[in-house]
Amino acid sequence: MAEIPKAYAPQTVEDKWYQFWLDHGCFTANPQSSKPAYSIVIPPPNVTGVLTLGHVLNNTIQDILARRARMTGHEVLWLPGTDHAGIATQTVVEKALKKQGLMKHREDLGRDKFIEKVWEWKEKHGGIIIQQLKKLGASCDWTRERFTLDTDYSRCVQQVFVDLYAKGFIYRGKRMVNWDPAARTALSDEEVDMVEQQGHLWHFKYPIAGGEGYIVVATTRPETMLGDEAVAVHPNDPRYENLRGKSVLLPLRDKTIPIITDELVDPKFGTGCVKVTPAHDPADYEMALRHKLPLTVVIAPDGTMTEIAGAEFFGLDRSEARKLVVDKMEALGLVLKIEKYANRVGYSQRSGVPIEPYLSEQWFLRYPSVEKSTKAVETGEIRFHPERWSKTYAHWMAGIKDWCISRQLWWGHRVPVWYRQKEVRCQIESPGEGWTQDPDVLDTWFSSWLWPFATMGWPEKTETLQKFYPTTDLVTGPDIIFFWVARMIMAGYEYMGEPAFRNVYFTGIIRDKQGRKMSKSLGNSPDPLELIAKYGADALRFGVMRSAPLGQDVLYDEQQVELGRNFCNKLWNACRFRQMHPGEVQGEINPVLLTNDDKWILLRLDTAIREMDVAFAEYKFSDAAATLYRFFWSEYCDWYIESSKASLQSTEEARKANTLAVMDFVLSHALRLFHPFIPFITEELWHDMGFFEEMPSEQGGKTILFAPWPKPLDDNFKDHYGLAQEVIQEMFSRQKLVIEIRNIRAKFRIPANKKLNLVYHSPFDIPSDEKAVIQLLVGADSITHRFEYQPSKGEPVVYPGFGGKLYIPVVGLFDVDEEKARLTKELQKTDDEIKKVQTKLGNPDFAKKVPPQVLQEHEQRLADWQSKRAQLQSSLDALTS
RNA sequence: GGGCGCUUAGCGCAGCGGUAGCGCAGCAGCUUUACACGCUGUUGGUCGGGGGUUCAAAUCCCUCAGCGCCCACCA
Repeated sequence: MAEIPKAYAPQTVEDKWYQFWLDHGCFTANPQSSKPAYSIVIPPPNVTGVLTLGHVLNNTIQDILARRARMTGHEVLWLPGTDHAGIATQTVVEKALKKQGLMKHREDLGRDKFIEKVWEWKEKHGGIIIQQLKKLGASCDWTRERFTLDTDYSRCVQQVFVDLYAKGFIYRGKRMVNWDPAARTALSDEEVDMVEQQGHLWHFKYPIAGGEGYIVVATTRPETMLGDEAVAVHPNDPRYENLRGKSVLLPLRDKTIPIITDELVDPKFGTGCVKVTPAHDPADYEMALRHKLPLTVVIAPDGTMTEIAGAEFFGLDRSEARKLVVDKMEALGLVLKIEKYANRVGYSQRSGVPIEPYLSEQWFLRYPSVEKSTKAVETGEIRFHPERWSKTYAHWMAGIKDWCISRQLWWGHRVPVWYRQKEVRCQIESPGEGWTQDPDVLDTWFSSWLWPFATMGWPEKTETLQKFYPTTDLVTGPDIIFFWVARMIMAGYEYMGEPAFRNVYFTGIIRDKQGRKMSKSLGNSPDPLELIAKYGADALRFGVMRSAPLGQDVLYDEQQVELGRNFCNKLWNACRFRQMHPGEVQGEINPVLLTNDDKWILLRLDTAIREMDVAFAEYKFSDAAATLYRFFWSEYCDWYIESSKASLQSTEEARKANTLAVMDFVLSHALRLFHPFIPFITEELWHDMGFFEEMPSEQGGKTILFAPWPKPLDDNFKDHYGLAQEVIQEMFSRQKLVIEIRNIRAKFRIPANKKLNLVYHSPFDIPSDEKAVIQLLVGADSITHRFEYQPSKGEPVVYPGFGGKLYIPVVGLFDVDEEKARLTKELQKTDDEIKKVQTKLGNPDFAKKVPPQVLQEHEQRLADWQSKRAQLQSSLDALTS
C-alpha cells in the first residue's frame, strides 16, 4: 500500500489509464460475445470541429451509459467517427486556401485538384476532436472509427440513392429552393433560420397603364421589383373591382404588367395589393404558375443583379440594388411612404447571409417509411427522453415535405446519376464512354441519416450489424431532431426493417451563467481542454453532469467544475484515510462486531445504489450524480469516517479490522458507482486500494471497467448482518443530538480545540462504545454519568433520543439575553407548528376522511412538537429563575 | 398564428396531494492527527398573481402575467 499524495493530481493519472485501456483493448466490442449487446453510435462531430462544452455534455452522457453497460455485463459498442460536413468543411478549406494565396475561387483549382486539397487538409487538421474526446475519457471503440466519406460509407450512400431513385422516392425537378448566395448552393428548409428583424415596408406607386392614377403596392424587398411580372389583388376585394383586366406600368423598367386576382392575397394586409416577382419569391412563384407569368430572373446565384435587371443595376449586390431602387423611385416621386416594419428573414445557418429564393433544377427526396416511423415514436417502440420531444417529432412528421438533397458543392458524395444527351441513368459506376456525371453532391445529412447501420458494414450482413443493430441509446441535441434523428429513424426502417435505436436522450443546450447561448462571438464559450488541464477531466465531467437535469438547458459556471475537482479530491482523501491504516484489503465483515454506525452506512449505501438504479432507468444523470455526492460526502465522510475514528483508536484489533472491512466494502462499492461519471480517478484508486485483486476482470487487464455494477443489498445480506431499518432512526436521532451540542458550542463560542466535559443525568449510563463516538463527534473528553445532578443556573442541556438529560457545563461564557432571545424564537416556531397540526386535527372531516396512517402521523407529530416545547420551556425557565 | 417549456431562499435546481428540501454563495467560528480542493455551526422562501377542486394543494383544474425555445409562404 503506497503512500498517496495529499491532493489528487489528475494530470499524472488520466493519460496513463487511457493508454492502459487502449492497450488492453477494453473498448473494443466483440460481436461474438455471448453477453447481451449494448450499443450507441456517436453523433459524428464535424471533422473540422474542436471540442465544445456541448460535446463534453453529450459525450460524457454517452460514456456514462457505455461504461455502466459494461459493468452491468453487456457487450458494449460505442461507435465513433466524424462527419465530412459538406458546406462547413468546404468553407473552412476554401478560406485557408485563399489565405495561402493558392486560389481566389475554387474554380481556379478545378474540381479534382480542390477535392485533393480538402483531403490533404483533412488528413492534417481533421479529427482534432477525436484526440480531444480521448482526453475526456470517452470509451469509444476506436478500431471501428468511421468517416462519412470513407470509401465503404460512400458506397452505402450512393447505393441508397440508387435504390430510392428506383423506387421513385428520388426525383429531379425545377423548384423554388433556398439559395445561399455566399456558399452558392441550395439548402434544405431545415438549414434556414427565420430571424425576426426591424426592416421597412416601402409603399410604391405603380401608375395604371393608359389611365389615370396609380395603384399602391407594399414590399419589404424593393430590389425585386425589377423582376415584377404582375400586381395581384384578392378576387373579392371591392376596392379594386374596377381595375380588373387592366395593367400597370412597372416603373424603372418601363414595362406593362397585368393586374391579376389571386386568393393568396390577403386584402387586410397593407393596401391589399401585392407586387408579383415570380422568380424571387415562393408565394409569387405559385401565383405565376397559376397565371402563366414569365419568370424574370433579376438576381443571380451570387447575389448580384443580372443584366435583365437593367444596365444601371447589372452587377450590383442585392443590398446596393435595393438602395438604388429606392433612390430612383423617390426621384420619380413614386414612394408614397416608408414604414418601419418587423418581419422575418431567412438566414443561411451555414454562411449567415440572407437566403434567396431561387428557381433551379435540384434533386428531391420524398421520404420513405414515414408512416412506420411516425408510429414508432407514438407507440413507444422508440422512446424519447424527455418524452415531450415526441410531440415536436410527430408534428414535423405530419407536415413532412420533400427534402432538397442536392448541393452545388464539390466536397461530398457525388450524385450517382449519369447523362448522355437526353439519356439519364442512375447507378454508381459510369455507364461508359460519353456519359457525364451529375456535378452536384448530396446534402451531408443524406449520408448521416444512414449512420447507425452504414458504420456497421451495411449492406453486408456483418457480425457487428447482427450483434449491435438496432442500437440501444442515442444521445443528441434537440436542435437536430429533424436534421438527423427523424431521418435516421426513417432510413432505419427502410433499410433494416428495424428501429435505428430504442431510446433517444435529448440533452439541453449549454448556456452561460446569464443564460446566453455559448458562441464564439460572445467569447463566452470556454475551451474544455483548458478546463481539463486546470481541473482534470473527471472534474469537468462531474461538474457538467451535476448541473445537467434531464430536458433542461445547462447553465454552465466554472464553479461547477471547481466543485467537481473538490469532489474528486474528497474521494481521494477518503481513500487516503483508509490507506493510512494498516491492513490489506479486509475480507469478510464479522456481523457480531458491527456497530450501529457500520450498519447505518451499509444501509445508506443500499439506498444510494437503489437511487442510482432509479435515476439511470429514467435517464436522470444529474440525480444520479447528486445521490453520489450526497452519499459519499454528507453520509460516508461527514458521519461514517468521523465516527469510525472511535473504533479505529480502539485497542481491540478485531474491532479495528472490522471497521476497515466495512470501509473496504463501502469504498469498493462507491468506486464502482462512481466509475461511469469519473472514470480516471476511480481506476487509479481501484488499483491503489488493491480492490482489483479482489475483482479481476476476465478482460485480461486488471481494471474497474468490467467490475460488476453494485446490486442493492438483498434480504439475506441484511439478515446476516443484522441491518434493520431502526438503525437509521437511531442514528438520525444521535446525529440530531450531536448537532445540538455542536450548536451550543458555537453559540457559547467554545473553540473546537477546547474539550468539553459533559454530564449525563439519568438512571442508566450510556454504553461505552456509544459514549466514545459521541465524545469524538462533539469534541468531549468525558461524559460523566450521574444519578443525581444539580445543574448550575442556565446550564445548557440537551435531550438525547435514548432518554435522560445531557448537560453541558459551561458557565459565564454567554450572554443570557441573547440565549433567551434564541430560545423564545425557537419556542415561537414550535408553537406555530403545534397550532398548524392542531388546526388540522381539529377539523372534524379530517379524522373521518383521512387514511389512518396519515392520522397517526399527525398525532405523532403533535406529540413530538409538544415535547420539544416542554424542553424549550424548561430551558427558558432555568435562565429566568 | 399555432405548439412546447420554464417561473420554489441571492443564484442554480429537486420535490408533483399529506411537517418546504439540496448545492453553491452569505454570515460566525476553527492549522480537530484524510482533505483549507477542508471542518463546524448558521441566516434566508406567504413555492409568479388570482380563482377553483379536496379533510389537506408548491403538487390537480381554470385563468392572467413574465421569460425562453420550436414550427408557420402575410408581401
